[in-house]
Amino acid sequence: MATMKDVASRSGVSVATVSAVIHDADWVSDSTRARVQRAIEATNYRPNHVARSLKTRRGYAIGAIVSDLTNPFFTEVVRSLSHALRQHDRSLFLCDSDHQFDLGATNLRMMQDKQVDGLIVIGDTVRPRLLAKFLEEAPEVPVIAIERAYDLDGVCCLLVDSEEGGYRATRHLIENGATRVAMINGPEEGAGSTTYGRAKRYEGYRRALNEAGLTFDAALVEQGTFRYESGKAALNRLLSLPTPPDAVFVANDMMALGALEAARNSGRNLPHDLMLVGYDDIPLASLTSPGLTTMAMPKHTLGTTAATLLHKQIETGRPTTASRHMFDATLVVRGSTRAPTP
Amino acid sequence: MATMKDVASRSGVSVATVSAVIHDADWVSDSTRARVQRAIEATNYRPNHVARSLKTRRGYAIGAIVSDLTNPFFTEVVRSLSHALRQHDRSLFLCDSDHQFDLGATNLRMMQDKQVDGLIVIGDTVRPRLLAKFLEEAPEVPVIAIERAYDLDGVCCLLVDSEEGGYRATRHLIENGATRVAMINGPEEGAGSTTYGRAKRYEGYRRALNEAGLTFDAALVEQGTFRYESGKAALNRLLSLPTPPDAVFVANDMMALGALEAARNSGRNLPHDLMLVGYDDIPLASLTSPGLTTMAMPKHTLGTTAATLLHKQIETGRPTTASRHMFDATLVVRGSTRAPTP
DNA sequence: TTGTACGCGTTATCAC
DNA sequence: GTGATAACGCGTACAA
Repeated sequence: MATMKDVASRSGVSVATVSAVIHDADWVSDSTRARVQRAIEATNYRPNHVARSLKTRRGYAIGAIVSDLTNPFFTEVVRSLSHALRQHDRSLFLCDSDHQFDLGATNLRMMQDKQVDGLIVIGDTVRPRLLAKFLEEAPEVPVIAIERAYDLDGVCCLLVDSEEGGYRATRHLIENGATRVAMINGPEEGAGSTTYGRAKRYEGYRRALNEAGLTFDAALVEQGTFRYESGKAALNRLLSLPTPPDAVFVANDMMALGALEAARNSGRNLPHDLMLVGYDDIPLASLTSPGLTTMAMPKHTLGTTAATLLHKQIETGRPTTASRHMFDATLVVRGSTRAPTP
Repeated sequence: MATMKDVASRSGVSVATVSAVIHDADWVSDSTRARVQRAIEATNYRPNHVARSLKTRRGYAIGAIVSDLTNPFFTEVVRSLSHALRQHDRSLFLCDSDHQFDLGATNLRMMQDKQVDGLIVIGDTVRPRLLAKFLEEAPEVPVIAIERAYDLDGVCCLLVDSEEGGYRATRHLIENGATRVAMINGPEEGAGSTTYGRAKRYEGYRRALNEAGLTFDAALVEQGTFRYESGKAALNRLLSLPTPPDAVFVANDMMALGALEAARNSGRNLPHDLMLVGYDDIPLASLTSPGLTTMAMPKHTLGTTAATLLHKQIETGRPTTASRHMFDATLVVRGSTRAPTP
């Protein structure tokens, strides 16, 4: 592997000049610049990123810790992230923490050791106190959180307005004639429980009921685990109520798909006998029949924004205060709430 | 941030001794070792991985290029990989190449620049010629491919015996009474086409037909794109044949789920009117009703083995010859081929 | 059993 | 415009 020295001697200049050429310094004469360029190509020289990092104290990589990569929402965020980072010529260190809080510490340390220039925390694995420690120990490194609201100076949270999302989802059901709207909520503890949207969706649901003058019935609120089976079970319970609901707002798509299955098994005809709205818009939501009406999370935007924001903060330095960016979920209407127009 | 020098002066020894303590050299006296340890803790010293890398020419990270992270099969492989690597104290550089062949070059170069200690190529994005160039330019770096058969010296391919898998899937259908077994195959070009299993599954299908004395009917073989919609469409075509099949072997689960949907829509009752076997065993396959019988890919094993193998090769040096490790897909029987026992 | 000194490939600061 | 040269933090002969 050719080094800068090789290029230098080959083109009869000093390493300083070669470095200058590489970094487009403005003071190099055109003739030497050309000579150096030629030498670079001839030797097939590539700068040694490690040496550069040692000197500049930058890793030119960013780290991402994701609580569960197999969650389709997260998968897409990571994918967008990967592509956005490539544009900025940065690489991505990925850690899946598998909802195990104890792994958070290990993962954070790993990121620190690798001298990442920025950190992205996706989901709910990393405990606030741990992150606070990271902020303290790596005061230069900007941190962005996705779908988790940290109240820590320096952390920038990318959130989706799930109160509004829950509201819109529920209102959509009411506008389509539902009068007894149930909700299958996310878990109050365990995996996914500390996610930003978890509590908010419920709040939006309540607001929509209120606004429409529908009385809230606690029996209509079920709690699931964000997983398929729990949605199926929850809907079965709802359907066996003395007065079952005529519509259900489900806090995420995986549970909604489970609910869809349960509805089918019960012989219900969607959307006539029962309407269903999910949350996330995972790829599969458009593929079932009927298709699943859902609140689409701006997955691509989240990934891309995280990359851009991080890039900016790496240049300008980490902000000293906490901040939040709110994004909207958009209603995607499919067959589970509205019959296809003929 | 404390450096080795700090630790050295604080404990009244030289940096060499500190280094020795860190690397568990056997010649350090217990007393000095203890003293150094204390100093390490007191100063909260952490070795600088970048400096170490510069010296040792190792990055202590491995790179993975995945052709499509949103493919549930790949997602799980990557997840297993991430966890296995943590055990080995290595970190993971991840690139999604999104089925774009041109990105392969960029990604490979990125990995090279980061001085990864090993490379894992998952899926079919990286062209053989490109990989050959990498092998040449980075002669130390072991390379492992998952589900793609490269015939390049030094590359170790982790494959699943899909001929056998296709055979077993088809035989399972025949054993359950099918006499007219169709197949929905993967694409012959484009995304996923150069995957190892693509052609093999078809071969296994043919072998099983042969062995059972069933005559092959070209009209019963459809070609899909590995995606949901294509499976749905393909099954619809099959069902509208003059003599439709009574069972279908589908080359992956996503298409099989599409086929399942089409079967339902046509009013077919599975498994009585029609049997279906998929391939991969993605999480969703167990969740539909009826559940999807499928050939389970050893996703976890693939990820873990890749990590272990790489680890070993990093120690012993990259093998000089090409090699293949074959794994088995296992039949998972669900409702789409066998009625639940009461 | 321990310390000294050099080099890894860059970047950055000067002096020319 | 250009070239020496000193860091960056660590590993490791080699000397003691």
